[in-house]
Amino acid sequence: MTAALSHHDALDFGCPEPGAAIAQEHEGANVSVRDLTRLLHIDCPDDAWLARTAFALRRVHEGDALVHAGDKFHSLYVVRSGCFKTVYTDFSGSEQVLAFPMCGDLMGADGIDSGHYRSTAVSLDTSEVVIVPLASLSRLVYECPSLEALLYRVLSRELVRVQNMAWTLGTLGAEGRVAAFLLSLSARLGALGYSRCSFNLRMTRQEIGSYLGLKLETVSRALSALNTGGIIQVHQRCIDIVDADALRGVIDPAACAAECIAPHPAPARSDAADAARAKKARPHFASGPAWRQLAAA
Amino acid sequence: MTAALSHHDALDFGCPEPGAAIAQEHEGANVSVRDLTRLLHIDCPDDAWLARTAFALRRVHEGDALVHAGDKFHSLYVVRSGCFKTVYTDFSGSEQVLAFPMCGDLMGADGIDSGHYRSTAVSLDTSEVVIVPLASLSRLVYECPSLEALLYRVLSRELVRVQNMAWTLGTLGAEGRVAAFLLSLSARLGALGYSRCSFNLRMTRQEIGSYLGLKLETVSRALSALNTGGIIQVHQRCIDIVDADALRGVIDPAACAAECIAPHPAPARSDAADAARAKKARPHFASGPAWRQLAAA
DNA sequence: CGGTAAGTTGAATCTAGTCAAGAAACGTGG
DNA sequence: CCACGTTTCTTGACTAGATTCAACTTACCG
Repeated sequence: MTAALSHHDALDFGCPEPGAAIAQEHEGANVSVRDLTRLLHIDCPDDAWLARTAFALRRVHEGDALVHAGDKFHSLYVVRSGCFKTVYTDFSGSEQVLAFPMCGDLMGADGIDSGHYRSTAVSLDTSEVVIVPLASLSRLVYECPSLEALLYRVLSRELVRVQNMAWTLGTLGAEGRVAAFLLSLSARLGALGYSRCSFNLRMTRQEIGSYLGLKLETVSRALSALNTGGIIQVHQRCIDIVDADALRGVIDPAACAAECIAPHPAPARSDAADAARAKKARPHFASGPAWRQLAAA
Repeated sequence: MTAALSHHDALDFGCPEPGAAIAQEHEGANVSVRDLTRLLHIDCPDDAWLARTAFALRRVHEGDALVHAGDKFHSLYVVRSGCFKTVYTDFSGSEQVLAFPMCGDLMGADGIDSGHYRSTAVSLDTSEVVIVPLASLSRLVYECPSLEALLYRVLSRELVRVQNMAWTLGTLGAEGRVAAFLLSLSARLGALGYSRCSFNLRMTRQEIGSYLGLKLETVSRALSALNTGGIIQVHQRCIDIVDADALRGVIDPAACAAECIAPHPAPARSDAADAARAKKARPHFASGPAWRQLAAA
């Protein structure tokens, strides 16, 4: 069902493990805790509870909303197949896409604190999500304490993702943002077992622009520029990354964001930070001597 | 100690409850679970464990770093007094301020998933933080399950904050960003019991600019413009908000971000979203009929 | 085959960045 | 207490980059 939709099988997003031994046809099919931890790429040491089937699935068709901003919060959702956009709509009508959750990504966490979802999640595809009611999860954690870290880690991961987004929006120009977007998508698809260098987009230029704080024309121009530069090849929504290193170079001259973008970057501490660790007088800003040379490299 | 630093006592950030019955002089003084929940503005129904003293304090002097990006993660930190900046340093040298945590705010959550802090936290002030080792918290949650939601909620809150930041960076121009920044600061200080309309900044123009994705000159110009417009009064780092509604108006013509910025906005679902709930064909974008009229109001 | 949505491209405008100079505040030591 | 250097802030003129408006092309879906 999920598999045979498009003429470009290899390029489509979808579920990474076709034969995952879970019924996926009918709404309400159940997902075990083990499936959930696998989906989230978080391993739990305690095997005892993992086989327990606990969570329901829900299918969402293209264009349908999974949750609406303002709805009362009760469940988290983990994407099992397909692709979403989460949209923040301030009530004067302007919208911004906050994320494009894909397989393994969490949705709905912004509703935990206030008790109401803050963004609307719309499917860009026929998608399936695992429904994780927070109450069920709490009960489960009570029974199996080694699962406690699960939600902490997933929330932390989400936080890092949004922080990276803030960095992208605050630091990069149009081409850099688009390059970062493509690299991020490439890495995520790669992690799911798809091609890192050839994929097609599920979202419009306008949605990309909204996500990146740009207008659709600017996105189009940036893609065209990268195309002309021989770094990528663009045919409508079909993207081929010809030179990934050059793409990284667009983000910042030399070095940089290789791991700012990837899901699980290296923990390396920068030498620059070490150099600037002279205390007092707030040396953490206005340093600016070291990177102009690096930029030339 | 903490109180008598400046000539402008009423305007300074600091601890909101002067006589909180906790030793605050010496490093290592302990903080009870109840204190922590109060600090975070999260109430726990289960009173039994709340009096238990569990967490240590740490004092950080101005300019000193609490944690460095790349350091191994073990503890979360909750600001008890003072003000920090959290800085993301990509190793080509360029930095971005991700947040200005103040009393009651969480730091370090970006390290939970990867096991390493992702940003450096530098004190802008002589500050005190509550040290919350994640292991201790887990143990505590095991003993008192009603505390489980505590970290979930705090993490969710942090997520919402960063999402709002992403919205600000992606949507607003320079003046709007500065206005949003001032309103946010005003609301946070107000919630701590300080004046909402008169305060002085703990950070430089460059730090504000880095936070807002602007250059320091642009921040200065935006402040000057708001000053000239009679909306605020600026004298160096001393800010007086003359017309808060006008400030909100700067963010978006009419309505809007009053509660996009405030810590705990109303859960109201927008009428526009209701109107656009016609399914299929992804009506969630390019709607654009309703808000031009609203903008005139 | 035609209508609509999506994408591309160009020219003009406007916003924020850059470069640079100067003013105000702060800290230090004489 | 004042002179000094340093940092921070302000302001101006110019430039680069993104938005806007518009025309046009291309895909997509009955």
